[in-house]
Amino acid sequence: MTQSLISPSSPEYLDRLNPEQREAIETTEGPLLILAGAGTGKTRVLTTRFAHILLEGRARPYQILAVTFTNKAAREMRERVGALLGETADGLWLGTFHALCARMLRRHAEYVGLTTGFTILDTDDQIRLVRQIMEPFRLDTKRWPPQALLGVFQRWKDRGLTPGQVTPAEDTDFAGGHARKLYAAYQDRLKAVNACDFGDLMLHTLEILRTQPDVLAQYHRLFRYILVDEYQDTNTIQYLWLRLLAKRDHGPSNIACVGDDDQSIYSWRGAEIENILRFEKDFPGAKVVRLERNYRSTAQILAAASGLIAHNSDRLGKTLRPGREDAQGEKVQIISVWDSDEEARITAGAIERLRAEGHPLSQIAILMRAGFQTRPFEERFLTLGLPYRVVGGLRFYERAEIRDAMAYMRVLAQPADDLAFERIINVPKRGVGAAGLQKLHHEARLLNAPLSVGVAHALETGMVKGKGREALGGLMEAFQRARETRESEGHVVASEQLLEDSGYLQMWRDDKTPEAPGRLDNIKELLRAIGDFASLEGFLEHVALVTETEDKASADTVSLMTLHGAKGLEFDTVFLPGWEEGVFPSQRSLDEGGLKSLEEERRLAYVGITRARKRAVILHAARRRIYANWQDSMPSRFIDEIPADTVEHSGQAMQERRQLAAQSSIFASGPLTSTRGGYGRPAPRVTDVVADASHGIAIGARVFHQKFGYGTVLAVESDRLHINFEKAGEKRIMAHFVEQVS
DNA sequence: GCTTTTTGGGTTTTT
DNA sequence: CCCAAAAAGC
Repeated sequence: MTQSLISPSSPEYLDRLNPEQREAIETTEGPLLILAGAGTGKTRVLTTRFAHILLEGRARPYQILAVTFTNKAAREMRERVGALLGETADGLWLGTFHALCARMLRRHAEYVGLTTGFTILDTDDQIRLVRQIMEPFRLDTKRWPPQALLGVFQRWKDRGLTPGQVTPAEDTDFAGGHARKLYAAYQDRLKAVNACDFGDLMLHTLEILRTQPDVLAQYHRLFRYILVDEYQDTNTIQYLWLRLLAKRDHGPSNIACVGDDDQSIYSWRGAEIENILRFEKDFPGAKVVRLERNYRSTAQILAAASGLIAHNSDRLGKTLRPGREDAQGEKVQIISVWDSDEEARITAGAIERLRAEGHPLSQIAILMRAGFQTRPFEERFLTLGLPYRVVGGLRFYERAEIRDAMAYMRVLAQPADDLAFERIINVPKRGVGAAGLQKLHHEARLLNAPLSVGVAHALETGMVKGKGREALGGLMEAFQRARETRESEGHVVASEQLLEDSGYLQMWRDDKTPEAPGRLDNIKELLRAIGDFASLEGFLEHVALVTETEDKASADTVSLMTLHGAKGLEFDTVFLPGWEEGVFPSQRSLDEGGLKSLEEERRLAYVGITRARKRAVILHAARRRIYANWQDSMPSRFIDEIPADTVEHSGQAMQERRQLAAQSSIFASGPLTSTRGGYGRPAPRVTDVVADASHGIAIGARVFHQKFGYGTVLAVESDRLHINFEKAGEKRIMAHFVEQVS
């Protein structure tokens, strides 16, 4: 990439772009949809477009609204735009939907009953709050878990619905039809404590833009151009927000959205693929530019991925073409293995061989459907001493000790932050339990003051006695001293002092569990990070909006991550394990969302394959351990959907499996003879088996199992039997593992 | 109020 | 199987 400042008259930054990319950049006026397939230079187009608008003098930096989904994408765009312009651009409206909304909301908070210093709650706070509002309703928290209720609220918020806008018909049967009332109560409570949850950042901002024409007009004047990344992942409220800002009474909407309908994988989080599918209707006269030249992957990989995604029906239609003229590349390997342990063994072995050939480990990734699938790989890598890292596992700011420490900071910055105060009032133990807390809450409510004031009052009036009195007094003093220190020596010193004086650090020093030292390190890291910010408020805002910490220097390690986590990344070699029916596509997905979900799973598979630059290896196991017992599994339908001429099969397991299957009655009726490329088409699909339930074993039948002996069938779930064994107790067994006896 | 036992549930999770 | 959260016990 060119680093030097480019003069507008000779735009050499446009030189090495293909015609479609140029069109996407040079069409600055009017609505534009850029359909950018995987690896077609999307980020480059977006950032160059941003710079192009500035360099042509069409707008000042702050007049462009640029929206991304992740902080990472925002950071990257900021850096690359800065590089193109040869300067660091400040004051940009460039960020995630939530960060941009937070910025707007702080300016106009009073319109929705908040003050500019409102706190942004984390998920722990939200759950605690939901639990509080549920209490008077006396609901069974087993049947209606607070998390689930919060999920209902969130889905409403994703659709831009305030409590008043949720129609009675919308009110699900959740919580006995009380969900709407609970939602209203939750929102009231948030306002009462001057707080916002994540969804509120958007909901409140949308509300302000909807109801305050002058505010909206102000932003209309400000933003001349709007750029949106990952448009296929926008949900309804984000769409409404964008449309409000883009549509104006006079003049065209200079909104450019970049996205790929084939990479929409977040519908379960409220993303509406419809948003991208109907863009041209929403913005009449919109121009559509397709970026189809892929510069990332080999022709074989592209053909495999394209063939797979062609099985989806709801598509805008795009064909990835190889942008590079070099080698055709290797075929996509499909390896059949016996079980999940062999899968890990073979993968690790292949990686060791690649490593010996000089392949950097940092260019290898193992991408799976679900987080727990990393386990066998980790075990194998540990025994081999192969360096790896699990990406996106437990995140820094979600660790308990970090949230605790953050709560201390929040109270320091904002004594009225009751939820934060509540979190740490008894951490470390200060003898305040549920009952004591109740009393203190009551006291605060009588004074119509925050909880911390209630505590101070309770201490003065002698309400609290004994040990608790001493401990709580110490806590209040620690906060008092920290506030003084903050005045005199700044927020960094004050923060550390607070954690020390409150006894929080000592609590972990006294903790003898093996995790304690690591936790102390994390807290140290947190204190270090505070120093990067000019104020405590700035730090808190950052943490509230950013969940991950910046990637540390990328060591030479294999990356293990979920397919979702891999979106936007690329590697030379990609391993895709667990391509089995029920695992991928995930059974639960299929059960809940039917065909739509299947298509989303297929897009996920497409995302997985297109991460690979040179080599993609798909694996599937004949049986997999699920919780306690082994379960047989069939190859994923996606394997069959990849064009046969782009793949290469190997592995013994399927052959053995076929022999085994031939012996057992359940598979006997299946077409086991047809072969394709030396690879036997496996036994019929699980769904086929379900359809005919050919084992013919009924409830109450007496059966014999090689290992567990004799038992009685309690329940039949298609091909799985729930059996009460005389010696071994109750087990779930695949029907073909037992034989019926009389 | 705190610790232990039981039970129940178990995808994906950019913000 | 393995973890988290609720219920029971001290």
